[in-house]
Amino acid sequence: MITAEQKFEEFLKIKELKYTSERKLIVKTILSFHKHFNVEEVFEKLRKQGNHISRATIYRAIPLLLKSGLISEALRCQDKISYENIFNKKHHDHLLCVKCGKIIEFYNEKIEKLQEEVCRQHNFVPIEHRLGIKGYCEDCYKKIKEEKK
Amino acid sequence: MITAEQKFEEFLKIKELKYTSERKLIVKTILSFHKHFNVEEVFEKLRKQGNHISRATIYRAIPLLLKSGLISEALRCQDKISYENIFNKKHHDHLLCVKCGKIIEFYNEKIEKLQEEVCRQHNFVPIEHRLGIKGYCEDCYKKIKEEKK
DNA sequence: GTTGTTATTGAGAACGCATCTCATTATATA
DNA sequence: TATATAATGAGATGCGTTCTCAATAACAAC
Repeated sequence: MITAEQKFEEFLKIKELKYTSERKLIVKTILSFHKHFNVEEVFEKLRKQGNHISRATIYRAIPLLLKSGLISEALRCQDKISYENIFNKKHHDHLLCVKCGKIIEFYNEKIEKLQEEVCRQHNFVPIEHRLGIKGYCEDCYKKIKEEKK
Repeated sequence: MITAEQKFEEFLKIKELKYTSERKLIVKTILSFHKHFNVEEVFEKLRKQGNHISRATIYRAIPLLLKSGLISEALRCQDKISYENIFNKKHHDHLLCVKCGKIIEFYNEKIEKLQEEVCRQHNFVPIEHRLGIKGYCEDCYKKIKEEKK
């Protein structure tokens, strides 16, 4: 079983790029996020661990991590791009609560199949898709109903 | 039959906001776009018509146009937020060709229904959703296959 | 291990989209 | 017509992201 680190190292080797100590730390940190994260959060987490890595270096690592398949762009929350660790994880889509920011992940086989069908109908060859539903989570919807009383 | 202008005027009235000459021009310009547009394009089109309206005014009109249901946020192309005129138009989703940038619109009733079902399962109250599939359109895929030969 | 080539790094400047400030002006209502 | 208040324009500001460039580190060849 190949690890995420190995996958990234392999990717860099093929591209004739270097597996630097900074990149090792960035990968390690990104893997430590179980949910979504953005660049600032990676920067902060590294800093708290005593590893000061420049924001520029993190920003420069992002496209490599995307291309290597370790992470994917998830959602744009408050104008920040948010990513998620997708190594060895099943694809899923998102419900995003516009009030509290909570993200609920879901996977629906039927929706996936129907998307493939739509692509076939348009002779379109899909690479990736993103389905995001914005709305109110259970708790926030209750609160809104209370406020209106 | 209510027009887009009337709908916007009504919306502003309810909110006790003013239907200024600038807002009239902005609505008119936005309706003249048949495809997607961004703030800069609205600004430029107005300028070319001899109407100099401040970018700030256009930016300030956007949330009102969104809330009134005249436009919706579409896709993010090259970091600019892109909008589309949705007045009296049926909701649809997008296939985006990553090579030529072509956008194919589609609507699939079954996918819509399944999304509603997913929301119910999570006690989630949807406001809006966005489904974007990135890939290669028919022409571009043919070109890629040719290049590989 | 040493050397040479080349990618990478850090710090801050620069960039660009979007938002805010504030004095001036326009709108709607009485 | 008067009055209250929202809206406007121009430019400053904010903020996430990218760029610059000199110094450094990684890797391959020897």
